[in-house]
Amino acid sequence: MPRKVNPEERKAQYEAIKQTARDLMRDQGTSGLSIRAIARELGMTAPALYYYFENMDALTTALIVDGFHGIADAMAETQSAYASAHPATQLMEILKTYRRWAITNQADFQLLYGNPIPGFHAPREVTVPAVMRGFVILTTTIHRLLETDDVTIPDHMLKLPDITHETYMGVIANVRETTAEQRDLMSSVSVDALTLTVVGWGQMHGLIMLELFNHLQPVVGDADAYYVHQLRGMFINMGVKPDVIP
Amino acid sequence: MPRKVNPEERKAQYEAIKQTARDLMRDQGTSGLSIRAIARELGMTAPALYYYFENMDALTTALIVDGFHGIADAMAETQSAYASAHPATQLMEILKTYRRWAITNQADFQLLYGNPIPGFHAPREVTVPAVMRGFVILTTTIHRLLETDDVTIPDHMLKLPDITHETYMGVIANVRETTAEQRDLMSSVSVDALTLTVVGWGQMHGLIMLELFNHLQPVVGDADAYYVHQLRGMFINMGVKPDVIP
DNA sequence: TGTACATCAGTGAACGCGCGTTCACTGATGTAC
DNA sequence: TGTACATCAGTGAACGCGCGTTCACTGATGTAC
Repeated sequence: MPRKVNPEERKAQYEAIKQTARDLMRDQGTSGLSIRAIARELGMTAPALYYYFENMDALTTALIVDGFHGIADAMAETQSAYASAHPATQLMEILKTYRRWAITNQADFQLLYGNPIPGFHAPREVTVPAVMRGFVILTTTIHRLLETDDVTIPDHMLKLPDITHETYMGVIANVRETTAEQRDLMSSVSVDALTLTVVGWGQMHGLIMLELFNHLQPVVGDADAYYVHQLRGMFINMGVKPDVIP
Repeated sequence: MPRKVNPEERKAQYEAIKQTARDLMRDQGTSGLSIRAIARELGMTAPALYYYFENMDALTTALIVDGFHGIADAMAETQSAYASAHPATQLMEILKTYRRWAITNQADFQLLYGNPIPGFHAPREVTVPAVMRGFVILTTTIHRLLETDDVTIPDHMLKLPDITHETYMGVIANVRETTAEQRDLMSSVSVDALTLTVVGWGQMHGLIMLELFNHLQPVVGDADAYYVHQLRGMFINMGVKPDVIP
């Protein structure tokens, strides 16, 4: 008796809604997102969208999860494209991909990492595994890099006074919410790799946020070149031998 | 014939409006700001605020300018409090003050450096001089530090490939919009000091933004200690002699 | 093979909300004469 | 010293707007018999 519906068309419409939402964010900022605006853009009426998303929050959550997976996909692609390169090269390319994704998908990146939307928190059980995918990619690549003989980490990089252990535990606590696969990967990795991931990610991500909100450009001519320069400087400061730094 | 009005009461009400706006931002986020909400909070009607601010944009601009001056005031205070200390100590304390202001005045900091408000741009002629005040404080302190014999800047910190000159010009272009006093200060300062200001500010500011948007805490136990650790690491990487680093 | 019917995807009207801004107004107050 | 009056600070009603969400509905469509 139940009618068999075409799941492809339904899926296509579902994706079209999200894509229109992304387009709107690009033009109007993340606060320009609204069910009515999306419907208008699609030539539909607003209530129709409720057939695809329970409410506004569900749509936002879907966009956020998509975003985290989008970054992770891009990073994973770069990781395998440079699988046979020196880990230093591989790591640098992955970090360049991270920035490229952020610049290309500015609005999504703002949604993920910009001002929190008041009264809205994406459910952790669905976002954390997505976030951790990118984190795991970085950590395992750094782990590979440390297994070469081309790195001598200076003491001051590792001795995070009073917080080494907490850092580690904090990450582990997050990993516990991720997939078993990710958990395995992370538990086989050294504390040093974990520490460098946090430090490295923090520095580069911070730089990207500045660029995205246009606070870097007035003070730096070419943000592209500046990013690469800072990336290279970070490698040197982390004790990577200069001749393996691309 | 014109009635002489009490300018103090008027000023007090003007400040009360801005303070209520700040309180609202703290509770509701920057997007919770609205003329009607402020008026409600003050027990007035919305149109009354138009006696003090031409419109919403004028109020936002006033809050932004206040914010930049607030940071600069705090930094200047620390600068003079540590005027007789070693420049390395002074610089570190100023950067700690920068972060403390950001944490204490989260909402204001978000307004200054967070997601741009769609359709609103604060007029540059009024914001740039306010921003530059903080920048000048950092640069002159770094200049003092470089005049000691306690710093040997590694080459890779300075050789910003392809962009050294542009960086310098970019900053100068901004300075041109500032006061004559600031311009004098900046022109007497070395390119090295300028470069280290940009690099140092970028690293620390980036870290603060991550903390403010709650992306650092899941991965770092104690954000306070982490900031100081990164600060110290940056000093070492910039070639400051370890024994003058506090 | 024909038909009754459940389901699906979407419409259109309506709800109550908060917003920025305008406008005509009012009562208090200080000043000019 | 008394009074007319300009100004000031603020009120209250109203405007049009876009928003999320609900609800009763409709026409198309595929399936069961």
